[in-house]
Amino acid sequence: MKVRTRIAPSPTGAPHIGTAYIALFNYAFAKHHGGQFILRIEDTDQVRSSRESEQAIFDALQWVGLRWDEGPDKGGPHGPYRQSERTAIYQEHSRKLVANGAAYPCFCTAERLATLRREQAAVKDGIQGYDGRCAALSAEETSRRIQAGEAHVIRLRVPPEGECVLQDGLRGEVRIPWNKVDHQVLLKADGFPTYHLANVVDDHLMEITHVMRGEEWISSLPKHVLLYKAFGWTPPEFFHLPLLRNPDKSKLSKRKNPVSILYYRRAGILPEALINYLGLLAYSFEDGREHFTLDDLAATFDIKRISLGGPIFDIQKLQAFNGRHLRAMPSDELFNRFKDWGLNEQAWLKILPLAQPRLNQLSDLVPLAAYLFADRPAYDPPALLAGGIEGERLVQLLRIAQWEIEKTAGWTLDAIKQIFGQIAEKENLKLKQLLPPFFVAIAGAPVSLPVFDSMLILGRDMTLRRMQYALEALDAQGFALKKDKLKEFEKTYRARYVGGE
RNA sequence: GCCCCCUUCGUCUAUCGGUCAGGACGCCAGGUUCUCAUCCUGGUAAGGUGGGUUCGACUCCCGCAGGGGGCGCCA
Repeated sequence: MKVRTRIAPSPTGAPHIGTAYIALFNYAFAKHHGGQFILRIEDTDQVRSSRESEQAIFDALQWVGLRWDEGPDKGGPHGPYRQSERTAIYQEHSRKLVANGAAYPCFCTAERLATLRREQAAVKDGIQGYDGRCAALSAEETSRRIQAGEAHVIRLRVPPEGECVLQDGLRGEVRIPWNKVDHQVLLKADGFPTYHLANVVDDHLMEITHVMRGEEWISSLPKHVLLYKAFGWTPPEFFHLPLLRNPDKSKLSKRKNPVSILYYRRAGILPEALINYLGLLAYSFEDGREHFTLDDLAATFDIKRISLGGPIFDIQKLQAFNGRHLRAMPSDELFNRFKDWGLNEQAWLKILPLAQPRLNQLSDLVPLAAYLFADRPAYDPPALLAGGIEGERLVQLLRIAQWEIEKTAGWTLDAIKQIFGQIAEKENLKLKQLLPPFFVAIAGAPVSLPVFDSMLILGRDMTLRRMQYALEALDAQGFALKKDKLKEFEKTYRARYVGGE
C-alpha cells in the first residue's frame, strides 16, 4: 500500500505556525515511507475563506520547504484539491447517506438550536447537542417539506446508546459513549459541507492512508468513523498530535503569540531553523540529535516517537536555534540569505523615494530606514504616550487597528489609509492626533518615514506584530484590557465597525 | 456542567522495571576575546499526589489532583 498523507488547512487569516507543525509530521511520515504528501484547501467556510489567505499558505509551506505532491496549484489525479470546487461530490455523498438512513434532513432553525443550547446549558448534568427532533420525522413529512422548499441541513444519525471504540495510532484504544456524540450537521443549508463530511469524503477519495492531525479532532473521531462505516469504506489510520501551546499552556493563539509563519520569515527566522525547532517539539530522534534538516527527519522518521504532552512554543529557543544556523553559514551564503530575505535592491528602491526628501548626507539613509529591517523597533515605552493619547485609550485604539488590519482584504497603501482614516473618523480624532503612537509602534520614533508606507513595506504580519509589541509595552506600564473588559470592548468595536460600515 | 486526552528540570525532551534520571533552551559562574557577541568549561534545576503489582518502580494498574481539548449550519 502506498502511503499518502495530507495537510488540509483552512484559508482563513494568516498561515498558522501550527499548520507547518502538523504538515511537517505528515510530510516526514509520507516521505519516510516513499509515499505522497497532499495539500488540500478546506475552504468550505464561504464567509471566512479567501484566496489571499490560500496563496499565503502556499507561500508559507513552500518557504519552509514542505513540498506537496498534489495540490490545488499543481493538480494531481484526485482533484480538485479545493473543497469549494467539490460541492457536487459532497452533495452526492450526502444523498447516499440520506438514502441509506445514515443521515437525515433537519429543518430546525438556527434560533431553535440557539434556544436549545441555552436550555441545555441551564440544566446541570444535562445532555448537550441536537435533540434529534427531525430524526423522528416521517418520510412523508420530510419529503413534503423539502418539496415545499423549506430550508434544511443534513444531519448524521448517531446510535442512541453504546460505546464507540476508536483506534488512535499514538494512544491506542479510545472509547467514547455514543450518546455524547452530536448529530453533526454534514451539509449546511447553503449546500456546502461541514468539515466532517468533506474531510471524510476527501480523505477517502484522495486515498489518504494515514491521517495526522491536531488533537482537537479526537472528540469528533466517532463521527468520522461512523461516516466511513456508513459509506462502506475502510477508514485510514488516525494519529492525533499534541497541540502547540502558549506559555500559559492554552492552545497556541495569535492573541498571545505570533502565529503567522510569514511573520517569522519577516522577523528573520530561517526556514531550516523553524523546521528544526518545530521538529523538536513533540518529537525526538532515537540517536538524540537535536540539530537536523527536513531530509534527516524524513529519513529517520518514526511516528511512535511522538510524545503526547502539548509542547509550549518557545520563541527564545527558536531564536537560539536560528542563531546557530545563521552563525554556521559561510559569509557568501549569508549574504544571499539577506537578499532573499528582503535586504535587496528592490527593497531599497521602495524605500528611497520615501527617504530622499529627508536626506542631507548619504549616510542618513541607513539610520532612517533601520526600523524597516528590524523585528522589534527600539523605543522607550513612555514614548507611545507622548502624542497625548491616554494609555487605556491607546490600548483600545491599537486593538481596533489590529482587528481592522486583520479584516481588510488586500494589503495596499489605499487599504491602510482607509483603515486609519476610518478609525480617526469613528474615534473622533484628527489623523494627526491618532497617528503619533503608531509612528512609535512602527518606527520606534514619532518622526520617521511615512508610517503608512512603512506598514506597507513591513507587510501585514509584521505590522500586526508591532501593534502587539506596543500593547506589551503599554501593559508593562499598567495599561491593558483584562480578559472580560477586552471581550466587552470587542463587542463595542464590532457594533461600531463591523456592523455599520 | 458533560465527554475525551495528557502529566520527568522554568521550557522542549531522553528513559522500552534496576540509570549518580541524560541532552537542549534559559539562567548563574569561569575561561577565550580591545569591548560586546560568539565559542569553550562548569553549575543550577525534574518524575503532581495517594494506593496497589513487584525482590525492585519515573517506567505497569487504579483513584485523586492539575493542565489541555471538545461540546457551532468554524475548521
